[in-house]
Amino acid sequence: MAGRAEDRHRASPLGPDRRHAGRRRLLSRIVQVVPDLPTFSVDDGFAYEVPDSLTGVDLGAIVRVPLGGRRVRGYVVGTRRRRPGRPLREVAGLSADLPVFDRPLLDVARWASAHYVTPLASVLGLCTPPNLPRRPAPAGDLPPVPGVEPPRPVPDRMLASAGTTCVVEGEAVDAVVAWALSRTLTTRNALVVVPTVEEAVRLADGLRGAFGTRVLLAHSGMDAKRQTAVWARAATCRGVALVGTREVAFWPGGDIGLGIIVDDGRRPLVSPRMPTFEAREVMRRRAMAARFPLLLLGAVPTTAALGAGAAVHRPPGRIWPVVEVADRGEEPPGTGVVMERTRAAIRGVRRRGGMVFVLTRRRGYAPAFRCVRCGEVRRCPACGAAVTTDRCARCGAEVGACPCGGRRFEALGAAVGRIVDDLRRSFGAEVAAAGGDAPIRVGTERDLVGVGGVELAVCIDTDAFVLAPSYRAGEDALRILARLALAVAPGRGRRCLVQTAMPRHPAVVALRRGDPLPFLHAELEERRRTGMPPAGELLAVEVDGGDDVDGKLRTLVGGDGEVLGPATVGERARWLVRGAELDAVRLRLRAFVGTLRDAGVTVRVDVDPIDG
DNA sequence: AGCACGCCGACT
DNA sequence: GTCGGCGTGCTC
Repeated sequence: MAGRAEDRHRASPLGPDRRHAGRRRLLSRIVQVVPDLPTFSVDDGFAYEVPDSLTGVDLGAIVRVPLGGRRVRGYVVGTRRRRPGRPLREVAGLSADLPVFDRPLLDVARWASAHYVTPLASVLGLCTPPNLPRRPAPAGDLPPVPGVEPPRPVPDRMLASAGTTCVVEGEAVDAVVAWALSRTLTTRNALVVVPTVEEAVRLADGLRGAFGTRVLLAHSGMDAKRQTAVWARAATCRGVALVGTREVAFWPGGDIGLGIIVDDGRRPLVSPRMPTFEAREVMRRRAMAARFPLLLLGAVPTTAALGAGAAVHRPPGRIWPVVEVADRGEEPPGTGVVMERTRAAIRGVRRRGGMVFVLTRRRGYAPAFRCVRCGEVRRCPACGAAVTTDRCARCGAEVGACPCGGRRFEALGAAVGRIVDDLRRSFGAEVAAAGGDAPIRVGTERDLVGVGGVELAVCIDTDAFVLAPSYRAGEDALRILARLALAVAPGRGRRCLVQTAMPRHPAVVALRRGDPLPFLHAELEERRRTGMPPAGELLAVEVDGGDDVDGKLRTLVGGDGEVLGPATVGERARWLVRGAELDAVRLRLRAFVGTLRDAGVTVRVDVDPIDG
């Protein structure tokens, strides 16, 4: 970043006021403003003069400025003084009482803007609450900060200096958070990012027992007014912890002395729509820029964090309870999706009146069907998509008999519906899809949040997770299955059982051992060999039109990476770009994406896509 | 994003 | 000969 005038002021021992006291009248105050428009072309911002009557127009302020014959909202990204010269237009007004970012957060926003190929204004919008922030009424007295012991010995150095630590922790996540807050809130604030609303609410409620009104909760389910009030409280109070879902990763949050991400690696920590960002990466940059320690909690750390050089704290012993591996090879082929051994386990638990959760990868009935006569997967005759009913889910076409004439189809793989049907044959009305209140519930990863304290947890098709079409399938599978194991209440007779045809697969071996680290290190080695993240970088570009995008994209990437595609995803074309380091590609992509959007094309750039 | 300025078709 | 269509391009 270029040395700006205001930085030199700050460095001056006299300070800006003394330094300019004598020529104040001669110098006008100028601010650089980025209009709140979602386009790359205003990223550098425009200079405006601040009228003497306006106060509070400082870094991070939201202002109204004249632009191209109208007034727009904008963000102050720099301030300076200058001699009168070419007349500038004036800032029309101050829109908010509070600044929405400071210098370190602006630096992180600039990084995110480049990294996620997103206009700067869109990123600055993420620092801003849904409504314009007003200075809150003075807070009442905060309760004293209690001393909280860690669940087991934890090295103090994790909180002593700026830096990222992966805390490999299964069941005592909340206790680690409470301990870290007790060390921080006496002087500074903490920002705690949690995957889902439900977990944020649960964690905040638990922490309030010890920290009372020092715990602030914000999530996307709250109305705009309350989110804004919490945003303002966190920005202005000292000694508070802000617990929230991924969007709080960009909130200023006051004087932050600690960052925490709960269950790093879970999908909801990456925003699905533009601007896409990863809560962990944003928090890592913030921790470096503002020099605070960052803890990444979870039973299975991410290769992304390990590859970025995060420290690791691993308590002794197993990270999750014992997992039984049911080898499909033990039972004759032709056994249904639910093995006899699994059925027996469910029967045993039900005899004692226990609760069972059955995990599978997909909703619906089955991922695909196959013609009983010829063995071919059933496809839509119009668009070629695999179909699971008589109407194509992608294009709506009627799907009749198999091209070979066959009219009977069998399910391939197992989604929720098929497993419910299958288990009902043995257990009748005791079985339901997750959400129902039956004692045997069948659900997906999404339903795992609500599962806790079951007597038996089952994974029907471990291989579907392990072999998912993503370079991260192994670590993601281990993360999900460790969560499944942690959903089992501790105690005799409680168990987690996973069905697999690959009992020797490294992810399954790690699952059985209760230790993710050897697996993750082998995984990192493999990524180095294949050039996949975190050893290399991956970008997806998705487009719904445009002229010779393929050729232009290949020219643009040049020797900096390899272009795969295009694949057709619905109405869109999608490319993958892979390279050791894609910053230069991102920069060129910015201009290209801008041109395409100006031409009315919808463009999505997905950094480190999940299906890569 | 909007609001200009632009260069082509139907009206007073 | 002017009013207005909305296709590119710029906005301190």
